[in-house]
Amino acid sequence: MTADRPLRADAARNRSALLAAAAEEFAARGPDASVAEIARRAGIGKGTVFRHFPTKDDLLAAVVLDRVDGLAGLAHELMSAADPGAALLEFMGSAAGHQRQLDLSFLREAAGINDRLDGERAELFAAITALVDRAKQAGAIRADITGMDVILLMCAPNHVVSFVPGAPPELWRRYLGIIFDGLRPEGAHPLPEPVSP
Amino acid sequence: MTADRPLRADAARNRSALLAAAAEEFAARGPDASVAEIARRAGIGKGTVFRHFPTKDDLLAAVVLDRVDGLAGLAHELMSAADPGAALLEFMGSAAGHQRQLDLSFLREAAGINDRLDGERAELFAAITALVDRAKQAGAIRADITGMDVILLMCAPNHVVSFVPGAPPELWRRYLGIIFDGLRPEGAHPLPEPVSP
DNA sequence: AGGTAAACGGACCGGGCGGTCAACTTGTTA
DNA sequence: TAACAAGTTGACCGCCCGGTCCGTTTACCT
Repeated sequence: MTADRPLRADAARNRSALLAAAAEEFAARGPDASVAEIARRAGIGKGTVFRHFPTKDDLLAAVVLDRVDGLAGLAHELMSAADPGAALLEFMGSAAGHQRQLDLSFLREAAGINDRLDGERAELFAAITALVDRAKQAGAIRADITGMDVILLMCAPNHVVSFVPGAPPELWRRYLGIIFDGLRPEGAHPLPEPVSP
Repeated sequence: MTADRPLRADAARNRSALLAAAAEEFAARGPDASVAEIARRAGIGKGTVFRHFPTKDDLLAAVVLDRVDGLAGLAHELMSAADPGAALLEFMGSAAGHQRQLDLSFLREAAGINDRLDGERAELFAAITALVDRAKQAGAIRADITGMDVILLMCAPNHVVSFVPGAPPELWRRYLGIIFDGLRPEGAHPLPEPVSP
């Protein structure tokens, strides 16, 4: 559709600086980070931000899209790992830890904003479900866990750690360890009724 | 210090309506809920809100304080329960579930705003730690779990469920079940290095 | 009943937000 | 190198927020 002739050199430079600044700022302040502050951090004018992305939501969607793509790629790679349980744990660790950038709330905030993002997100969810099914078949996690369970739980460590102000940067690993132990079949207790859709 | 003669009847009525409305609105929209909307829900003018609480933060602190008091009372009660493990589980369930009102983020937002709240919060934390220690001594949970771990994890179910739009109201129980299984000694794997302070 | 202080409420204020625009600068191309 | 389109920018707009203020209403006391 769009002719999309190449960006001018300075525009391309500004665009990537903008995306980097936005990723940092959104990670630090959440989705409510101000466009003006992002522009300042990127060293460009506020107007330039809106030239590259017509709306703040579009900028957020672009940042989230990067992350979703990365996670989907990792999920596909890990499908051929030797140990399905370890693969799932590594995936959840990457979701939680990678520069502790982006938690599930971003996926919620960005839903419905951008059609392409919605598609990629569905693909990511499918890849996660496949990873979970493989781990279940290998007996690495209990049989009553669904893909949605993992999607919901995978960023909880990150969220939980965000409450302790001077937290060591790897503290999320502790809570991922605890939560993942809860997914294991060894000491599993029956779960109460409702199942996530 | 304050003479504190009794409130006029209408003022007392408005105050309790305000607190109820604020609790609902903060629960629904988070700490960013607008004062105007809270006032509308309570059926009073915006000016009246600021007559009862000089600042929006003070209103938030009052709402959080109610919740903290309730939880601290429950924690003390449960110290004499027969089964220490079940007592801890019940406590975490109450923290997560009780009209799924208030998660840890409120405790963070409200920190440093109100001296009394800070004190009550410290007391709540101490009570939780005692509950955790008793469960540890009974062998109901693994020995490497701290009070802070439970504080951080206890509202994760609530948070996690908030991402699924049409969630059944009791879905949080599922995730509390998973997380609590991760606290149990039965299938525990060693946890990675950093410990929460 | 009537006087009074307490309580009420909504217009109003300053500030910060997302987003727009027109004047200005700059990379590109022939 | 000249000319033009693409890109940049910061002042500006409307909106909503927390918080203030003062004219009005209302519960209480005697």
